[in-house]
Amino acid sequence: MELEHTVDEVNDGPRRGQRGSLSRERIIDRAIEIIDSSGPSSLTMRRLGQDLGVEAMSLYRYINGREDLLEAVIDRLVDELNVDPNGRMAPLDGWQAFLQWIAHEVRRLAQEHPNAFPLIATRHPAAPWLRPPLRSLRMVQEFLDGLVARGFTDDQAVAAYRSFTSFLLGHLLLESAARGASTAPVEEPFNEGDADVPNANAGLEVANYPTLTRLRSKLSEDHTDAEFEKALEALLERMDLDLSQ
Amino acid sequence: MELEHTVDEVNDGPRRGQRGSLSRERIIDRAIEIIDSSGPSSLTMRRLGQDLGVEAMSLYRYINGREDLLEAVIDRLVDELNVDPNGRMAPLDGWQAFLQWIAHEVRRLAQEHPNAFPLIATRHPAAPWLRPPLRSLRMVQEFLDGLVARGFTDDQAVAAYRSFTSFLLGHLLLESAARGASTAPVEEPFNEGDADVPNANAGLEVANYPTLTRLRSKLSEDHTDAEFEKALEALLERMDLDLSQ
DNA sequence: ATGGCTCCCTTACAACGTAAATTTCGTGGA
DNA sequence: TCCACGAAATTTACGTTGTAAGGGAGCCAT
Repeated sequence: MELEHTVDEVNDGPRRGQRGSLSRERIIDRAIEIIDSSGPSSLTMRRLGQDLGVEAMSLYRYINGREDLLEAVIDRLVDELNVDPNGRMAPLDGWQAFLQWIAHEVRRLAQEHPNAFPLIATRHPAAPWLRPPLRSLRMVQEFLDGLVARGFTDDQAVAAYRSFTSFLLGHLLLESAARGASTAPVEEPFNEGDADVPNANAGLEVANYPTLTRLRSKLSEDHTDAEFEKALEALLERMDLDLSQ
Repeated sequence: MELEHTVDEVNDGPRRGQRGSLSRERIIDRAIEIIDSSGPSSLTMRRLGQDLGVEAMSLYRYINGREDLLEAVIDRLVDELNVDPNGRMAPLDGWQAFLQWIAHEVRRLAQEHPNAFPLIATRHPAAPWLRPPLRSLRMVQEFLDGLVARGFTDDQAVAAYRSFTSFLLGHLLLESAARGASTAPVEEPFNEGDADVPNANAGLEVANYPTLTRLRSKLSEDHTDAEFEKALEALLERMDLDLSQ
C-alpha cells in the first residue's frame, strides 16, 4: 500500500493518514456518522478504519473492540444531552417545565440520530437499575436532583424516573424506527425475487384484511409531533395528580 | 462424520438425525429456544444446525437465510398472541377490558421471551405503518376491529393503536431488558481485566454521584407489576377522557 | 548511536453467512 | 430385484467479520 491509499477515502480529518491523526474522539465521531448514514450493522472495523485513512487494527489502540466502541458511541450521544436547562438549575422553574425540557432534549437526540437510537434503547446499560434512554450516571443524577430540588420526595423522584423513561422509550423508539426506515439505505437486504414461497410483499397481503385496507391511509398519516406533546402533557398531568394524592 | 455425531447434541426431536427430521416449524422452535436461553447474537446457523443434529446448510432448504429466520421467529411469537379474548369477540366486553386483555397478553409474551422481545420491538415491520409490538397484519386488524366494534370511530381506533403501542413498547422493553440482563449468560463478553484505563466497573464510579448512592437501593427495587397496572389504568382513563371530549 | 517510546501496519486465524456442487437415501416403477 | 429419480442433507469453498500477535517506522532523551 502506498502513501496515498488506493481506495477512496471519504473525509478529511486533521492530518489524514499522518501519524497522530487518530484519537478516540475522532474514531467515535466517525463511527456515529457511519451509523447515522447507514445503520449500526454497516459499522465495520475495516470500514471505519478506511474512512479514517487507517488500517482496522490501528483502531484497537484507542478502542477496546467493537463492543466498547458501541458503548462509547452511546455514551457520547447521551452525554451531549443537557439535562439541566439553566446550568446548575439556578432559577428553578417548575418540575413540569423541567421534565418538558428533558423530554424535548431526548426527542431531539432521537430525531437527529434515528439509526443510533435503537442502540441507546436496547443495549444493556452499565448498571441494571439504569433505564434507557436516560442511561448515564450523570444524567440520572441530574434528573433525580432536579426533581428533588423541585419538591419531589425520593420515592416520587424514583417513580418519576421510571414512568418518564418508559414514556420516552416507547414514543421515541417508534418515532425513530419510522424515520430510520426511510433514512437507512442498506439495512435490510430484503428478499430478492425468490421463486419459492416467501411471504410476498405485504402490499398484496394487506388486501385480505378489509379493516386495514380501509384504514391504511389513516394509519400512514404522521401526527408524531402533536401526539408526543399530547402524551407528554397527559403524563405530566398524571404525575401532578399522583403528587397531590 | 459417522452415523452418531461426534459433538454433543442437545435435544431429541422426532427422529434425530434421520432423513425428514427437519421442518420449518422445528427449526423456528429451536431458534426460539436458543434465543430465549442466550440471546439473538448466539443464534448461529451452525449452532442451530448442530442443535438439530444437522449441518448448517441443511437449514437453507426450509429457510431463506438468517434474516428470514429472525422474521419467522418474530412472526411465530407474535402469532401466538390471542388478541380477541373470546373468539370472534362474541360477548363484547367493554373496550377497556378488551385493551386490558391485549396488554396482558403482550406482557406475558414479553416476560416469557425477554431475550426475543427486543427483536420484536426494534426490527422493522413489513409495512411502515405497523408499530411494534402489535406488528402483524392479523393482529392490527383484530385490534382495530375490536375497538370499532366497541364504538370507536376510525380515527379514534387509529389514535388508540398509536398510544397503545407506544405504551406497550416503552414498558415492556424496559421490563424485558431487566429480565434479559439476569437471564442471558453470554451476551456481553464484558471487559476482561484490562491493564489500561477502561471505564472500570460502574460500581466504583457511582460513588461520585451522591444522589445515586443515596437512591441506589430505591432504584433497584422492583415494582414492575404494580407500575404496569397503574400506567395501563392511567392510559385507559386518558383514552376515556379523550373519547368523551 | 542507541535504546525505548508511541503509533500504526502486516499477517494470521477462527467464526460467520451462504452459493454451488455433490452425495445419500427412501421410494415407486420395470 | 434392480434401478432411476427426486428430495434431503452434506461437502466444499469463498468472502467478510472481529481481533490476537508481532513487527517496524518515526521520534525523543540519553
